[in-house]
Amino acid sequence: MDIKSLCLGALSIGDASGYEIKKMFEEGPFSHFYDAGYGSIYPALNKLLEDDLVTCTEIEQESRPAKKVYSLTDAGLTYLKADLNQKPARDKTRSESIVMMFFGHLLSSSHREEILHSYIDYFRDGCTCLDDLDLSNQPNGRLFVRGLGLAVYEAAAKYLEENKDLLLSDDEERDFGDAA
Amino acid sequence: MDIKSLCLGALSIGDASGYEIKKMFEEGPFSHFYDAGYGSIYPALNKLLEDDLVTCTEIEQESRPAKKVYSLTDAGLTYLKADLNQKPARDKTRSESIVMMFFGHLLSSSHREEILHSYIDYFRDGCTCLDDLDLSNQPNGRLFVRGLGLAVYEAAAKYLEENKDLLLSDDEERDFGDAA
DNA sequence: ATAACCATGTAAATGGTTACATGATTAG
DNA sequence: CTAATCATGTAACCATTTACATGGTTAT
Repeated sequence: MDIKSLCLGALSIGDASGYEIKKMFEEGPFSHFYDAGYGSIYPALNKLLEDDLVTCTEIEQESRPAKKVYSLTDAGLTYLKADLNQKPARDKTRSESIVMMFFGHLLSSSHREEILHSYIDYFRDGCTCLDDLDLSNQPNGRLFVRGLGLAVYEAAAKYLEENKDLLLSDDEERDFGDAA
Repeated sequence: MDIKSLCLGALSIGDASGYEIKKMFEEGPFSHFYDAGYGSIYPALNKLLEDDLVTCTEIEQESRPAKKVYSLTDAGLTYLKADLNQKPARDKTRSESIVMMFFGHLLSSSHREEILHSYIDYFRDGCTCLDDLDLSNQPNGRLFVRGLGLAVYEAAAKYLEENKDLLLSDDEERDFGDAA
């Protein structure tokens, strides 16, 4: 599964432009489990167009640049379903914030504090984003997944708040006898 | 921050071979926030060696293949600290399981159930892994990060268990008027 | 016997990020 | 007047994954 499939998925919700799809990853319903930038979305849409998995209509707008709105074709939906029914790969996570907290004793205390607070904000903002989604009259999967995101973000924010002293109390240059 | 830095971090805990570093990502203390395979670890170690950020000693073993044990140099530790004191990039997550649950109404109900249960197992196993880590007499950052991982995994497993009916009740071919 | 574990590595391919390129409109 | 939003795209670069290559030992 790659960004092409995620674009097909996005279009299964409704017709959209590349710009609009990007927002689904940034602050929309995909924000907590996948991400993609323009540099991968636009090429993906062009490949999908070549393969007739989507169609494209250029729409002129008043006082806005024209936009290209993409729609899923029958072949596109078939392809998407087939991909969705495969065995999922393991989750891939990569958190530099956590790496830094893990090696907190190698950080300046100001940096350590900065990391921690930004990370709390990150989870709080994520919760707001998910709360603001309008999922009325949508399939249960979407509600379920939003709920999972909220549960995880809330648990993370709560843990960080409640245990922050543990991290901040690490002495900067204490020797733990590692690498001995 | 890339795998080179994570290898330096791993070696700041203690001398290790590429094989042993891999285990730190797989089932060790890094498992819930970063991952790497042999194909990235071995080349990373060789680059670090070229740059004198690590040294290498080949150790013969009885009835085991010889292993190359790497150690952090002073330059390596300096490099690691500098990297750790940068501004962290945003978290990157990529979960195919969640994608599939999000589009649950496009899945066969057996696949939907399979995804859900495997995902619960994944979090349970993750908890076991983190519980089994021996972090006695280690810097607080490592305890703190393990605790965060546990909090998040437990919250995820709990949510999935308690709300599974919401996901499983999605009708396979119901029409939600999307893409209209 | 068979699978899992120990142990290292490379080459090719994939896939994604970053920087670049452009430009009008609107809100503060 | 400045920043943000709307809107699309490419090219070069980078990092990582996958498949390949090898082979002995230990536990079931």
